Amino acid sequence: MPELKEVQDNFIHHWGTLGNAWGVNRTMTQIHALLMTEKDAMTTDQIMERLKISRGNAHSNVKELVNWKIVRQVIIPGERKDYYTAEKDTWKLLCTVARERKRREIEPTLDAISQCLNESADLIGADAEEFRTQMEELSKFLEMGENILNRLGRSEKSNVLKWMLSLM
Amino acid sequence: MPELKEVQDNFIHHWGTLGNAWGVNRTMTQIHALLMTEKDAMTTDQIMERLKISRGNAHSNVKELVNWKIVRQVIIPGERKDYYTAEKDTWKLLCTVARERKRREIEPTLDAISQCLNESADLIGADAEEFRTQMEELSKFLEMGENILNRLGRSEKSNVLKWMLSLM
DNA sequence: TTATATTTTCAATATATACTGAAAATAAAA
DNA sequence: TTTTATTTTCAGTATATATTGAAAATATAA
Repeated sequence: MPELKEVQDNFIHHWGTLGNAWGVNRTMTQIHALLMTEKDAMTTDQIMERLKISRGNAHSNVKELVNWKIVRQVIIPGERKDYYTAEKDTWKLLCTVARERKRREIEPTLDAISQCLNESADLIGADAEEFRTQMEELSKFLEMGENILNRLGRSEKSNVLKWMLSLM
Repeated sequence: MPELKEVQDNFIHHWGTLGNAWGVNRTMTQIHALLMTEKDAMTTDQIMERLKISRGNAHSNVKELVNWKIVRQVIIPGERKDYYTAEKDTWKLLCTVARERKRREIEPTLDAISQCLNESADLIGADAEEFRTQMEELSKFLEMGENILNRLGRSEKSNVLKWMLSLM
């Protein structure tokens, strides 16, 4: 029978691969997987030791996770070192990631599309027409996505579950 | 007033950046942006010329887009070269990407989590307990996501729009 | 069949990204 | 204050990923 550590390593590995496929640094996702499945908050040294990574690497990725608001610093009275722990509620994790991605990527893209629409507004010809149609369609679509993410982010988990059930 | 080409270049650039943030090769996303906003299907040579990229690069990324089922080959009678065009319906694009990502990334991750649950089933102690709880929560969550994606992928656009409106 | 057009492959190379480790900065204790 | 612990930075390096371009393979026409 495998030790807990080994099973956890397996999870960390797969979670890292998943994050990687979605454009997230592998180490960052692995630290997240570790903190998410670890009962207690951990120090940078413990993370370094456990994942066999350097201090700089551990440090910058923990900070990035904190930026993304899916890991938070925990103050432990009497301890000098900083401790970190991850959000364990999967629903909150999804909301946070959705909100951050919207802010960082969807909104700038919508701005760009909006600019493309403006700049192509007066161009004539079938090509320009086609281009504008596509921009409009994309714009409507992304705005709807934004809207839904906003609503989801503000909703309670239980309400969303109910709503999902209604869909099925 | 800018030329259509310039506006389109702007869009291609931003779409590339967005794709990059989501773990997709920049060239691949740019070819997609080009084909999506271009009225007619294009040859590899036209894509190379337009995006100033090499034949090998254009070739492999077009093939990858075809693999992802968001670009398709178009046969033009009397023409020897292969022509390619992108799905212009944003809804279908989303469904296709969601389906592919589910198949390629979510399913393997679910398998891994399932394995973690099995392997940790008999481990005792608070740590193991915590770990299992987390695995179960993640598993339930991803399965629900899968379920929703399946339903969305099978639904008609108009139905989904209605359903989204009901949410708002 | 041979000649020509087109696609595909892939070794070499370039580029982007991630990581290390040690030094500098900062914070806390003595 | 000085000493020690801890965090942060970042130049140098390593690694992963993307790209080129030319040669090989394949398909079509003559």
